[in-house]
Amino acid sequence: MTFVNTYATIGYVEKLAVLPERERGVCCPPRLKVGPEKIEQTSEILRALADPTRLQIALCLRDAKAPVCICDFTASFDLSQPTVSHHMAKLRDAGVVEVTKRGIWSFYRLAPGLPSTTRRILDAIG
Amino acid sequence: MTFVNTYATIGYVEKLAVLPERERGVCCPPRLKVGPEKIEQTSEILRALADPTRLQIALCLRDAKAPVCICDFTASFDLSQPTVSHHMAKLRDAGVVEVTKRGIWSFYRLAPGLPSTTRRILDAIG
DNA sequence: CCGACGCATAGACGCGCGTCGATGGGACGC
DNA sequence: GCGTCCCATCGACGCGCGTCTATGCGTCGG
Repeated sequence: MTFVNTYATIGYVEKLAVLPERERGVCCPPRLKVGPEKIEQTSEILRALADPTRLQIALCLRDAKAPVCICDFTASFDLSQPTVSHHMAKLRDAGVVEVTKRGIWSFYRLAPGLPSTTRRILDAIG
Repeated sequence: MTFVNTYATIGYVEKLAVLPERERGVCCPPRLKVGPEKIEQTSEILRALADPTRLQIALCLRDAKAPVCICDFTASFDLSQPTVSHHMAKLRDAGVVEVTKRGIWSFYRLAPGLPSTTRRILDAIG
C-alpha cells in the first residue's frame, strides 16, 4: 500500500507543519512555474477526459488490442447514437483518438502520436 | 524521447492494423472493464483539475514545500478574490486539497491521504 | 472598541456542455 | 436501383460552470 504524506513522516509532526510566517497586507505573487500554454493544453486534455462516457471510451481504447467500432460503444452506453458520436468528436478534436473508416464502420483507437503527458494521465488511471 | 506506438512497432505495419471483421447488424456490447463507480470517481477528479486555474493551483501545491496562503494565489491569478476562493472550494470538495487556518490566513496543501490515482494523475503532468 | 484585513458565501449572469430527435449522406446487399 | 445499415451533423433545450459584485464573519492592531 502506498501512502503519501506530503510534508512530514509522522502524524503529529504533520499537524505542526511549518506554516510560513506572514505579514498583514503582504502577499507573494510569483509562484507559477508551469507555463500558461502547457496549463492550457493540459486542462484541455483533462476536460476531454472528465466526462464519464468519454473516460470509459478512452480507457477501453487504451486497453484494446485492436481498433474498436463505435457501434459497440453505442450499444454499451445506454445513450443515443448522436450523443456517442458527439463524445467521439470531442475526443477527436482533443487529439486523444483517431478514426479509421472501412465500409460502413468507423473504427477508433488512441492517437498513435499521443503526447507523453496524455499517455501518462491515461496510464495513471485504473 | 518516448514514443508510444499503439499496435505495431513499425510505421507501415501500423497502417495495415487489423481492423476486426464485422457483420451488419451485430455489435459487441460487453467491453466495459473498469467499473462505473471508479469511472465516476475518476471523472470527478478530472473535472476538478480540468480548469486552468485549479490545475495551476494543484500543481503549485504539488511542488510546494510548505502550505501556501490563498492570498498568494489571489495575487497571482488576475481573478477576483471570491473566484479564487470558489476554485479552492471545488478542490476541497473533490478531496484534492486541505485547508489549515491560522489567524487571518488560510493555508492550503494537497490532501495528505490523496487517492493513489489522483496522486498519479498529478505526477503525470509537467 | 473600532477599523482594516483575509476569506467565504450568496446571488446573478452568460456561456458552454451533455443530451436528444430529426436529418443527411455514404456503403453495402439484394 | 432501392432499402437498410452505420455514422456525422444540425438545431434545440436544460443545467452547470466560471465569473463577477455585494455582503457577512472572524481576527488582529491601535
